This record gives sequence, C-alpha cells and structure tokens, in this order.
Amino acid sequence: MDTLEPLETRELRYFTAVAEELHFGRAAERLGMAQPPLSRAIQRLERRLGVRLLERNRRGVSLTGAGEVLLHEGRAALDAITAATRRTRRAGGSGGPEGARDRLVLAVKAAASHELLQKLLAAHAAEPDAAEIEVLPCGMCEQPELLRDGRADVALMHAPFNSLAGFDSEELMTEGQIAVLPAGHPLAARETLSLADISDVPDLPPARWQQHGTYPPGPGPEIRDQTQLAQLIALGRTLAVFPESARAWLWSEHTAVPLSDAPPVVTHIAWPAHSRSLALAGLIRTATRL
Amino acid sequence: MDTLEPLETRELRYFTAVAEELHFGRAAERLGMAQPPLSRAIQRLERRLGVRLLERNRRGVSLTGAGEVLLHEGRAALDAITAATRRTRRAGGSGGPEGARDRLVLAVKAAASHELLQKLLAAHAAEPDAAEIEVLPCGMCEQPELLRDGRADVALMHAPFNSLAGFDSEELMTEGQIAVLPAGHPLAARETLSLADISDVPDLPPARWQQHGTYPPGPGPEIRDQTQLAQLIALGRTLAVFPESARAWLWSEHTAVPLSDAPPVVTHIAWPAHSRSLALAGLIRTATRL
DNA sequence: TACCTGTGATACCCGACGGGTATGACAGAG
DNA sequence: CTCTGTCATACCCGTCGGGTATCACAGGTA
Repeated sequence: MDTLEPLETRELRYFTAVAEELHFGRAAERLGMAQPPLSRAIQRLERRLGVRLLERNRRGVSLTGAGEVLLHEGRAALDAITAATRRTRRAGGSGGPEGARDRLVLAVKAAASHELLQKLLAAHAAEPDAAEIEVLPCGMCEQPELLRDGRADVALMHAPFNSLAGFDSEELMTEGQIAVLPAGHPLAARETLSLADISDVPDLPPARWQQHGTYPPGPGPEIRDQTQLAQLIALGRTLAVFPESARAWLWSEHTAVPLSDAPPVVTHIAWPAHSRSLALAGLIRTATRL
Repeated sequence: MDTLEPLETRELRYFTAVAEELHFGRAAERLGMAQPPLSRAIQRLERRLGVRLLERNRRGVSLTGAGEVLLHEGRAALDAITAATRRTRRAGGSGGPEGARDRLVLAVKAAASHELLQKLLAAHAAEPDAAEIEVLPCGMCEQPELLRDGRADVALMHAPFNSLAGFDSEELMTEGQIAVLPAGHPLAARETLSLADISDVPDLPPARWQQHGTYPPGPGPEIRDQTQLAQLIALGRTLAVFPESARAWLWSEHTAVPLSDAPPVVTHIAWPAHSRSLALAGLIRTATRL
C-alpha cells in the first residue's frame, strides 16, 4: 500500500506548473502538452500520495494545505535536480577525459565589491592548480537562486541584502554605507547624514526598482538597472544608498556622504552547504586569506 | 540537442545504486530488477547528460569525476524529493479536510537536553493554536539526515557534534562538559579535570561506538548505545565525556567531574532553511523565549 | 593453450503508461 | 435557456521500461 515509491521529476514539474497557474489549461500550454493528460497526471499524483493537493471549484483551482507544502518542497527538489544536472555536465562535459581543469562559476552582483573581486581573482589565479573561475554577473538578489539550481557554484553575497540561509559562508569584508546625492543638492554639503535625514526628502523620492515585471507604488522614478539610477541621481531626481565601495563608479555629478547609522554591509563568500569540491575549497581558502 | 530535459527520479535512483555498489549486478539486485535494463538505463542517462559517469574496466566499475559529482548532487536531490513526499503526506494525510491540526516532527538525540526538551514542550503546549509535536528520538548524528529527507521538520542539535551547515538555527542553551567516571576511580576524587588528564588513562580506554555497522580500532570496549556505555562506566571499564545536563541520568556508581578545558556544548533548534511553515515559526518563537 | 568464471553489453519481446483527440459534465454569465 | 469556460472521462496509439536469453571479453587456472 504505502509503497513510498518516489515522485517522478515529471510529476513534480507538472504539479508545480498547475499550482503556479491555478489553471489546468494554461499549465498544460506552458508545459507544451494537452490538458487531459495533465489532469490525469495530477490525479495519479494525488492518488499515489494519498492526499488531496488541489481544490477544484468548478471555477478555477486552489491549493490545499498539502498542495502548498508540495509546491514549496517540490520547487526545492526540482532545483536540486537541475543543479545535479548542471554540475554534472559541467564536471565532465567541457574537457575531454579526466584531468580537465575544474571550473567554478562565481555569481556576483554586477559592479558590487568590484575591488574585492579583482583581488580575489588575482590571488586565486596565482595559486598553483587553481580552478578556472567563470564570473557570472547577476542582479541584486538572485545569487541564492543561482546556487540552488546549479547555475553557480559559489557567490559573493551582501548581508543584509542577501539571506545566507541554507548556505555555508565566510565573511570577507565589512563596509559602511553612503548616501549618493546630486552634487548640487543642499544635503550634499553635509559631512555625514542619518537615515532619517534622507528618508523623506521631498525633491529626492527613492527610486522604485522593477520587481517581477512590476513596480512598487510610490512617488519616485521607475528604474530597471543601476545605470538608470546613476543617471537619475545625476539629474537631481532621486538619491540612493550604497556600500562605500560604490564610490568607485560614481559620476562627477554625484556626491557621496557617509551615513552614520546605516547598518554595515558585510560581503560573504557563500556556497551550497553540501559542497564537497576541492576546487571550491581552494577558492574559499584564498578568499579568507585576503 | 541540449534539451536539458530533467533527470527522472528513477534514473537518479538507479545511478546512485550503481555508483554505491560499483557493480551492476548487485545494484540491480538491490533495486529489485534485472541487470540488463539497469545497464541500458545508465547508458541512456550518460547519453542524455552527454557525460561519461562510469569507467567500465572489464573487471569492476569506477566513478569518473562527473560521476562523483552526480552521486553527491543526486543524493541531495533524492533527499529533497523524499522530503517533499513525506512532508506533503504529513500535511494532508492524517486529518480529514483542512483545519486538521498541524503536526511537527522534532528530532532529538535520545536523552540529550532532556530538561530543556521538557520545558520546550510544556511551553509550546501552553500556546494557543500550538501545533502538535511528535518527538522523534534519534542517534547521535542523524538529525541532519532526518531534516534533509523530511522524516523530521525541526531538530535539537548540539554543536560542535552536529554540523549546522545548510540549516537555519537559533541558539537555545550553552553548557559545559563533564567527565563521567567510575565512582571508585582515583580521578573521580578530583575537583576538576582537563582533557589531557583523561585522554590517556590506561585502565579507562575510551569506548568505541559502532559506526555504520563497524567499530573503529582501539583498545576500548565496543558499544552500541548509551546504556551500554553507562554500564561499562559503572563497571569501571571506561570513562566518557558528556554535557552537564547528562547529570540527570547518571547512576549511583558514576561520578561526574567538570572538565575545565572542554569546548562548551551549544544546543540549537535547527530546521531546513527553506521552511515556510507557520507551525514551525511558532515553535521557534516559543523556544527562543525560554 | 584451452577452459571456466564473472562481468557488462546486446537482442528481442511484451505490457504498461504517457500522451493525443474527441467528448462529457457542470457552474456561472447573459 | 443557452453559451462559455473549465476540468474530467473515454478511447486510441506509440514509446519505453522491464524481463529473458545470449554475447563479448578479461583473468584466472590447469
């Protein structure tokens, strides 16, 4: 009876599609198949698990408690599977037979900790038998996702912006934060600022980053990347808060003022907790010795 | 070409079996199937990944580098899948429709932190809407495994014995360690001891715990559980080091002597980093307020 | 050398199941 | 009462997972 025969990957993919769309037709389309076999697959899954996952309410579909659990756990499992695929391909694919130099993919928030990254890469390259490092630039908060699904092996993360939950990590650097203001603005003349000073400046409303294709509400300008933000600051339309290392790429129309009470930004090197790769261990050793 | 069609769970199971046995016949037997289809499945897997996983050396099989990667990553993925199955079944299975009280499985090293556990369970039961807690006693080091494959949702772990890598955790308690000696032994008369004092006592060699069915080498007696250890100490054959809370279950033939230089034991409550369960959050809140 | 043994690979067959199309059942909007 | 949108059912087919029988080949062994 309770055979505990494991879920097949395909079933998990089907279920997450339906659970996300809450609509069999759209889910089937997304999966590139017809709707009836999808329905059957979900039914079979529910039968196998002995648990109702979806509530079919004649008009749309909703998740049961168990369905929500499976959606979360299933996503994690699917990530683990694609990570296994990617890392295996990477380990054996490129070079011919064994002996192919190990390759590590390092995910880095574009333009963040640039100097640190330079030093790290230089120091690592100087090591004998160092693995080849591929730098994967990424957006603000996607390092965890990249590590989880195997597109990256190791990442530079920035607390408190990235959560280190679920990863092993080592601290590399701590820095304060600065307010970046239009050079001509009255506040730019100050020696230091507090978060309160800049939280409610009427003529410099905080910019709104695009999140999942949509923008949060508010008065500030809408932006999609850091260059747009830099330009808007230069135009006197907004201000922003950055780690001190951002001074490296400021424009002449920008003025940086230290923030007295902003939480410090801690740069970590982080990797999946179960990693057992020698190449990774070498990189971490190099990083912690910087 | 590079369809990146995901690995099926079955293929992963087959591969890990072969990779562990390094022998197609035995692996097939373990999987309850015949050898030829297993061989074909592995070949197909290698073709799909475009990577050689096993080196067939006419006399036995060995893992390639990519094979080792897939073995590690695949185990993690399989754990994630069985965790998804277990937690989903648990979430929807027991009680009828929704509203069934949440249930959490708490893994605890048997007899460790007993008093803390008592207080935690009492405090939790006093909360309104508290989830039902099932206590799962386990051996010394298996809490991480239980959390990973979903047999448990949360665990009491003891640094530095358990590694917290890959989990979220909160510190609950710190305690010193004690040496537990036969009551009549000369060392038992001391006020305190150091690790050096007890590391090489000829008539009290450290006991050897069974690990994966086998015993490490050495002069000490072989044991399989804590009761056997307690008895051997009472008989004057060995000594042991425990956290202070072990005083609760000492026998009258035992004497506990504080260790001045043993690292403190820190009890944590730990859970999978991706957990999003309200019931779990409630338990953690209760625990940290103790 | 010749043979036996143990190993993984190949050849062939069958039944199960994943997937497609057509259609049904049913609730809600008009 | 019909029309529409939605998921379930019925039925068919091709693929593929699995089994049995057998092959190919390396190492011992007499």
